[in-house]
Amino acid sequence: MNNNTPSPRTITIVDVALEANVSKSTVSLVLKGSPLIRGDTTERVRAAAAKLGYVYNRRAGELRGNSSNAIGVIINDLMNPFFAEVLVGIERKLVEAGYIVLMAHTNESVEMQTKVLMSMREQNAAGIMLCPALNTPRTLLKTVQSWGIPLTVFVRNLGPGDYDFAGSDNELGVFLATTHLLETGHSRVGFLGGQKGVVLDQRMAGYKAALAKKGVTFNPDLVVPANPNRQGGYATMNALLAKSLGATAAVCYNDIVAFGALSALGERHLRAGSDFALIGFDNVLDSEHSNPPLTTMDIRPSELGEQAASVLLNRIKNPGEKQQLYLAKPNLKLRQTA
Amino acid sequence: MNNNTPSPRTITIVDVALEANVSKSTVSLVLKGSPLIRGDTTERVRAAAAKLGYVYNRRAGELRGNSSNAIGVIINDLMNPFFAEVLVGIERKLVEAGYIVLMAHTNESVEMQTKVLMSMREQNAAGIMLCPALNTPRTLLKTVQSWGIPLTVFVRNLGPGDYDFAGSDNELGVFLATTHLLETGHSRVGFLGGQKGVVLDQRMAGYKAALAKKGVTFNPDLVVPANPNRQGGYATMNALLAKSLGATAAVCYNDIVAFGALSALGERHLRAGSDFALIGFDNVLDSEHSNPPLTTMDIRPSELGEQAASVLLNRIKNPGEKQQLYLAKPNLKLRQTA
DNA sequence: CTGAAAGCGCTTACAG
DNA sequence: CTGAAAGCGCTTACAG
Repeated sequence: MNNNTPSPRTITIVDVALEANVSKSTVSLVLKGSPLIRGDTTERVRAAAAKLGYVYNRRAGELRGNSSNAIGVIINDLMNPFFAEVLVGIERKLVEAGYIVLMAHTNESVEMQTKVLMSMREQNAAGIMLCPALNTPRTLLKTVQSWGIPLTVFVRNLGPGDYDFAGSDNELGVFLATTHLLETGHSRVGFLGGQKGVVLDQRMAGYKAALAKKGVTFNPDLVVPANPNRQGGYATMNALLAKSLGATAAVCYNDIVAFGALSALGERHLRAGSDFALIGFDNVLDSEHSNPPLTTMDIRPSELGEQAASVLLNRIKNPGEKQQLYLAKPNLKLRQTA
Repeated sequence: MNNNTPSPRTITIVDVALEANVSKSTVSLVLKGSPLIRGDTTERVRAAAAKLGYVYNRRAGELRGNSSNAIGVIINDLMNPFFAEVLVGIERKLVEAGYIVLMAHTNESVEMQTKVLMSMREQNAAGIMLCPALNTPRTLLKTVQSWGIPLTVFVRNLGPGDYDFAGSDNELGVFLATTHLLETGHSRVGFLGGQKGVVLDQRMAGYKAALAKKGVTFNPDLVVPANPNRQGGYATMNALLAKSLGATAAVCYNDIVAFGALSALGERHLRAGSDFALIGFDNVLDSEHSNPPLTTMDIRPSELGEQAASVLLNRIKNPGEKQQLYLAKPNLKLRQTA
């Protein structure tokens, strides 16, 4: 005695046609809002459909030739609020454009990624948005492209090549952050968190470039890698402090690493900002009310998501258009930690 | 010169049948792993499919009678890490069971919710998981049930009725939290954040029950409502302190409210734990490394998601089974703020 | 402006 | 164990 009051038989356009006294082609036409049909006929058909409780059968439509309205979105790490915010932006834009999202979470597993990709292909997705799992082979790009499904890669690129991409200028962002720290009197600036991947390479490049530009020599001991999460950030700050290198500031791989670092600092009764300068990356919502509020590089995560979705939407409309690139320019968001 | 190298013609089971020298029924049978087909035939068909690059057309299959493998999941507030964690749990379980998730984010909009629900119906979703937007009319339940689509409601219930639900024991959780504060020497315990909805009602009930049991009279001035986010938590703590009521502790509507409160405390150079006791609700990942680490009521968010998904999966398998209920028992997770 | 017909790619009885 | 046939609900030319 639950759910399921299955309708005796499913209502189709022929039922509606019968009720409205027209042919089923006519029903199909009014359903898609064709201007070929006279106003009163349209009315009659709509009324009949409503009366019978007709529900459009999208699979049948797609089978006959209509394109799908589902778009696949592949995320790796929804536990990171940055990706949650990006996803919200993507979803908003896509739904606004009349699509529905097929969401998958890979947890950095390349096999899982392959699996969901194939599943989305079977579903006949109208497009795919992919944030590639770490260690994704570049060949994946050609594979998906060969399927003929419009693709846009976001956040992590897959190396050089002819594909649409939306992300942020990581090198510039960390360059700016590091420079700010150097210019506000810190000479020993660490780099905390991150383990591998393009994004880390880009951010490290920005760190080194800023150092070089200010004439301070790069000290590998000041960079301490860790998984890009809170735990990693916590460990990383403790490790840096334990080295007694005289570091007074650090830029973090991303905001959640910074949050972990904040926690480690607090444990030692050190206050970020006055006792140790810290800059994050992303400007997730949480950073506005962390303790203390985090200075970070703002790349407007949900806007990034919307832009990435726009890129895909545009590709779907104009398959032949040239490569599209969106790179969010990071802005230093000064709060209390630096 | 991008994407799209559309295959000249799409490969169907008849192509595979031709290649393998069998009929298309046979191909269909091996595809679904029917034991009716001999081993060598199966091999031959599989090889032919692989050779031709055949892709199963799920819509066609569904049209002919197979059930859909897409399940709709409706979330309201992905910006709250609690929901992100729940979603991850749901997704994991569903994918594991061979489904794919149609995800929608309503942002607490009842209209948006209706829209995506109808969209999921058109998509022929095999089931729907709904965390209802605030102010969702109870009638929605009957509507969805009349569609004959298995439904499970999660986190926020829709009042009494015969429907599957997965959530947490909110009253018990806050009862436990409040009691702990009362028993550790605090007599003026506030309740921070939350604006409306069943969940708030339940949590407030727990707060009042704990007070009553300890014989302390309820003081409405000690409860300060606010949107259930970091901003709200921040405002809420400032407001409570401004009232100078002598409050020395508070239980928060949820973890992110507590994070905001932590930020407000930090700003006044007060340390949660020693200077003011605070307990959150949810035990989101972030709470382990907040500054300081948050004492909270653990309801294991991602497990809650998995359980909710299991409920739906079970309903799909056994449409006639009686109502299923899952209520996570909250456990006090002692860290440093209380 | 509207109707009759074919067909999208699959699965399901039904024969053999 | 395998083949021939019908049909799922729709859309798209094609006539009228």
